[in-house]
Amino acid sequence: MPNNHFKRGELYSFITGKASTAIARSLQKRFNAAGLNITIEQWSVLYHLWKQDGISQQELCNATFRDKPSITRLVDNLEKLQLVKRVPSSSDRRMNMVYLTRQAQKLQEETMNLAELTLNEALEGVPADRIEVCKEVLQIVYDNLK
Amino acid sequence: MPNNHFKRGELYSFITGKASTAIARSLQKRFNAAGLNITIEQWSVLYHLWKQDGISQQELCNATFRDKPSITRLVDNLEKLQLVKRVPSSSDRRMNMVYLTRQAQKLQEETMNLAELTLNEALEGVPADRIEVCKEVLQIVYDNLK
DNA sequence: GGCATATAGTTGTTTATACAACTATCCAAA
DNA sequence: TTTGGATAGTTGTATAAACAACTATATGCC
Repeated sequence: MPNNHFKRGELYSFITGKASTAIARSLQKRFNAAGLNITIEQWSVLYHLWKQDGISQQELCNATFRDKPSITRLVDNLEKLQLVKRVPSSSDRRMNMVYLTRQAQKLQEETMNLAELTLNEALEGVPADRIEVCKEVLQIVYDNLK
Repeated sequence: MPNNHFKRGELYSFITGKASTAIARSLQKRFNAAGLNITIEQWSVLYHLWKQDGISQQELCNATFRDKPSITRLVDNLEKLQLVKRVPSSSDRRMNMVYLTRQAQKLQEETMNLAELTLNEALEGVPADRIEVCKEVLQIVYDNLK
């Protein structure tokens, strides 16, 4: 017996991700307002490079949940913006290792603060334990489908 | 005192909406596997027309949380697929009312079943009360930012 | 009635995503 | 050592989103 049978009329927001769309748009506006000339998608790549610099494009695919062509083009655009640099791997000539530039390192502090600000605004009025439940449910959804 | 201060390293999934991306991709695959030649975005427009047929493009913007150019092009593509028809409003010549075709009406049952199936798979193992909390939190996020 | 302003929709441009097809390289088994 | 399959990355094409600029129509105010 499915314990989670979805009543019709309630599934729309779950599927279309209105909440995360709202968060991403809001953060993009903050980036623009701060004069930061990057997209949320570009930021999401930088995000993982800030955690670990010099990883391969394939590792960026896994980390950002994007396919290879998407990462190819995001890295293309980040390179044009001089925020990352592709360095051919010496051990495996199929791979590019992607490195942050000095300029990208400087973006971390400010953009992470804006992200935190945006999330705090988004979650205004939501008790911490409910946020925790929400995060856990979304993690299970991801694990169930990925 | 912010009760929802976000620990760094936890914000990524919330912002990028990995869960809803996973749901949308999964549903798209089911559509493709069933030979249904529509995108999730097109489906999301049909979804609202199934609830109320013959609404304006502006109303579709509000319902689907998209801007006007996005709806213009989605309706363009849906018209090419002969799933909707623009009908100029008689009372206000600026407006187009968008109507489902017979063909689109026939899609409702099957696609809604696939959507329900996808969500049940996504939420497998999640108790109903936790789903409820998650939905409420996401609704608040949307309301806080929209 | 005439004009300013708001609203509905379209078009142009850039960026991003999905999928298929492709090249180059690696690796392992015959 | 050759060969066949797997892996890393790129390119082509279609769809979609965000933003700005635009046209056409409506509305409210003098």
